[in-house]
Amino acid sequence: MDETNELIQQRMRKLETLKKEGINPYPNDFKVTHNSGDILKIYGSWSEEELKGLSDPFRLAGRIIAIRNFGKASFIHMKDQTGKIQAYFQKEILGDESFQFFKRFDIGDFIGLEGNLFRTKTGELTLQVKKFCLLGKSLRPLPEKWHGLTDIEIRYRQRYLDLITNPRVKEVFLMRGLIIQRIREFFNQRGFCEVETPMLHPIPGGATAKPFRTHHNALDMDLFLRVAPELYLKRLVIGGLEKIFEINRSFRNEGISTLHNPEFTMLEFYQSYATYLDMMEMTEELLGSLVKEFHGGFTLTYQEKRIDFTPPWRRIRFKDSLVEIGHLDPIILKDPQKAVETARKLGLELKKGTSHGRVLADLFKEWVEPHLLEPTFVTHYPTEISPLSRRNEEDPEVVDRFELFIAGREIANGFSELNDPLDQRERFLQQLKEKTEEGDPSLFFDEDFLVALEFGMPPTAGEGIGIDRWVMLMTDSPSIRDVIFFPLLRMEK
RNA sequence: GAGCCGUUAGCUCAAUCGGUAGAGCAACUGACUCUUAAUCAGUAGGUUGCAGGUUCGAUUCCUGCACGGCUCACCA
Repeated sequence: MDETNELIQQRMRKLETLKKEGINPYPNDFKVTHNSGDILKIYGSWSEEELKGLSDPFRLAGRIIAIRNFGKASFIHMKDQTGKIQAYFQKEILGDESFQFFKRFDIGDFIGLEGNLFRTKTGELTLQVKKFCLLGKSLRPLPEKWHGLTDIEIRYRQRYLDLITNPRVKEVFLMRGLIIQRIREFFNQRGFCEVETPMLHPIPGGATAKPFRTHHNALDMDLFLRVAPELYLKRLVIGGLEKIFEINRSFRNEGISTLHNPEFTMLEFYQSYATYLDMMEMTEELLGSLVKEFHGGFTLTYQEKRIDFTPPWRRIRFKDSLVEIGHLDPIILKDPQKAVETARKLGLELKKGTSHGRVLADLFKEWVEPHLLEPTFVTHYPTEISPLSRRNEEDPEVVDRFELFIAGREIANGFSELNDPLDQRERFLQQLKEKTEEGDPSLFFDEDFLVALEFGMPPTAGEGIGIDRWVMLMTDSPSIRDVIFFPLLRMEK
């Protein structure tokens, strides 16, 4: 916005005038006694007679979002965090000088009000203003009152304008906060301890995404923003913390899309002496209870699609899903060569290598994942694409792992943890080999973690849930940018 | 990184075939004591994202660039 803009200049002049008159345009001594949301909730149904019986004055503060002037009276709407309320200014009550002062207020200014409640002819609960003061002068015009702000770039870059203008946006973010609060309560009630582990990692691990690189000057040491907290949380499990969880940011240096932001929030939790089966049950309880609380039942609508969360949720083995849901020829499950042929025939590029497990994972991504609309646990993943999961007792080629899919996207990933240090070392080496063959230098060998594991880790199960994606589902948001206040954008010139 | 689409007043949007860039809200002046998208009368507000090109003339056609959106790629 141009500083020479006429509208801004006008308001700057108003500010100068206020200062010259000795009026502080930014005071901080107004004491608030009520907010609009509580007032409407408590007195919304009171009659005019009952309202007259109230003796205490109401002191509210907020931003003016609409002004309707008459010759000797004015209505405004004022907005605070809890909602908006109408206020009525009358020359007869306020006096000439005070009423003239009010007339100099602009839409966008913060105002403190004192008065009592009454009901207008149309029945709207309104504050009859007895006293008022300026609490903060606004120097820039707000977006238009009727159409609001729709320019998506301004909505992201100047989210405060989005929040002022579009009520739904505030609802979504307040709900996000509430969901995270409930998740904390869920784990606290079950005896889990919330922990915080480093975001600056000397060796990135726990996932193979490309990391952001940074540098510590005093130690002259390269560091990486974490791609996952997993390996540090497991160190805590080794240290004897049997039930822990962390809700925090991870960072992945990859593309941006409606499902991906370079920094995103993940919930990870670990429970010793539990298995991936226990994790699935706990997931049903956690997510199911959230749906129930916020949607009044076990169903919600996401992007016009009805999704039923009534437990138990469908469970299907990874390989079975390729045949039953992907309608692929069962021969690909036994014959790696046929799997490669099928993938190529279907137009997949197989950039990640042609090992059987990876090819099947590629086929899964393309032919199964988009069809998993109702909550579905896919289990028994191939061992070679699950380097941190415990092998299945009956079939060591698969692991005791699941991924939860809802609305055709991955929401959670959990497994019984691999606590055999020798097997873990082998898997890391195997992973390193694969990556080296592809010429990808982004993988590092975390010897320190293996040493920790060699001290002994109890049998444990763990899980990660993508909070942003879950909030998208809960708030019917089509893009991850709708649930992150400030999604990453390129810098403006 | 690729393809497609978009960018006009503070905001939301118009502008015919290439022919003087308009409206509503917001703002300013005036009228108005129950309005709520208040109403009425008037005024002002533009480097049409940026840089080139074609043309007598470009918001409009062409090229490049910037930013954004969607799709794809990337993301076990």
